[in-house]
Amino acid sequence: MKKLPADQAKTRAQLLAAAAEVFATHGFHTATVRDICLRAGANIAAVHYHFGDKHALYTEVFQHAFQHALEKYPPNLGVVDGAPAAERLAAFVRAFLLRIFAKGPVAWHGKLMAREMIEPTAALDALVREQIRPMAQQLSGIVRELLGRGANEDLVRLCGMSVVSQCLFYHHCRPVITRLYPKQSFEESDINILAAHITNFSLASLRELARTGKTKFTVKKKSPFAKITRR
Amino acid sequence: MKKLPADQAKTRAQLLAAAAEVFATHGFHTATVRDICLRAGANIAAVHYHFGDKHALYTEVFQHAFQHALEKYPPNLGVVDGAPAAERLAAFVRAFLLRIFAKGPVAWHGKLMAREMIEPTAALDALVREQIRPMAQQLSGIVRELLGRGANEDLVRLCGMSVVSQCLFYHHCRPVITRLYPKQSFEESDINILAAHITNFSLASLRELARTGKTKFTVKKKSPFAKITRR
DNA sequence: AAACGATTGAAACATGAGCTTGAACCGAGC
DNA sequence: GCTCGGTTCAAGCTCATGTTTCAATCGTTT
Repeated sequence: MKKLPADQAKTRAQLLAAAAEVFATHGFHTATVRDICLRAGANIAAVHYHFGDKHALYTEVFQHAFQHALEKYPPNLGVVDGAPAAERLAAFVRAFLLRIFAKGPVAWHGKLMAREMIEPTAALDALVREQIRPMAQQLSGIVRELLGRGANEDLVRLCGMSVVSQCLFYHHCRPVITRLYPKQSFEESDINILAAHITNFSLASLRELARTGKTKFTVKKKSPFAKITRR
Repeated sequence: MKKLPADQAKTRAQLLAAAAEVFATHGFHTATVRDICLRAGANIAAVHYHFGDKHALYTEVFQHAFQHALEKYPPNLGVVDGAPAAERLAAFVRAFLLRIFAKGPVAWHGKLMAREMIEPTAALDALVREQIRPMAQQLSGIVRELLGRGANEDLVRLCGMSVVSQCLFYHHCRPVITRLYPKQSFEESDINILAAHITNFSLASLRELARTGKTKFTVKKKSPFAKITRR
């Protein structure tokens, strides 16, 4: 390294930032290296020099973006582990929504993720292993506590997904929602309303399942018309 | 039309079918006209001749695919309007899941839709207006009935989305789910299990909300930390 | 001050894409 | 039988893109 390390880091960082935006906006294939370099104020050859090729650049961008978003809006949002499960659920939901509806650089991770859902790359495996699985286990812990002791693990898993699904929906289906309900916007005040609804809806369900004792389900796979049946 | 109309229709139909598959698999930009024509057994020029250009072909494919899927799995799945709301909800959920997890040609509409969520085209406006809005109203009717008289319309809308979100999640996040829970598969028996869970979870919530009288919510938008508050 | 080596720059290369072209084909009608 | 017009075909055109090349640059080291 002969030149100032700061200079090298600068070009690299600018490329990463520009690439995140361009990849998030246009997708991997439609994004052009020329566009990225133009925005980064770098030469076309810089991508090859610093990252090897376009795909290697994408991989770094994807991992970097997700990690950055998780740091800004951690899944517990400052609520301590000892807090009541309902509070921890509310924090989890609100953090999730704030994260995927963030503006600026933080927003890119959601768009990159959405594209990754359609065409997964090798980068997704590492992300699930290192970032998503811990979040899933954290949520499972909250749900398990709300369903009460003896709740079946399959049910815990399914209910966790029911919670997350509601959060992701507003992001994933935003084009349909805005066409269906033009009044719906996604400012922070709207996010708080959505978070409150999702928390309420989920808590109501978990409490009712716990109250009526429907927490010990078995998944029967073999029966032709399999249903979740009470044990 | 000098040649047999059947011949013209044949090339057109084969192009549409091939294009649906290729667009669903690769996305609009990555899909190539050459690939589509090869699969359709047609010449490259056929797309220009029959549809004008690549994008016009896509538009026709998208509308055609969604309509076809809705015909195969109608939202009521044969359950009559007079049936109990819980039954109608179960049918709606199961039809939704069967539709988006169908195999073969019916599956393409789900993938096209997922791509449309990331990069909406003009075709989406018409689809929401003509196909999705009626489904949303049908679901709202079911939810309204389950929440009981006097339920706030905002709450009905939000709960409807909570139901749909759970269905879409397994499709949209499949890459993460299969990495997180490798045992999860999506055969018809699995779909029935998921449908049963989503129905149970949603019914439990709607009943609890109705039971505890939390059905008259007002959405306060102005307050800095807006929440859904009981009236 | 000169040489070095990491970095950047401008241009070109190779490839693949959508689209166009003009001829060939082929059934139908005079 | 011959023309006509809708349809198909092979080839090529034009352009954008990822990648490569090699010289220029500039701080550092000797």
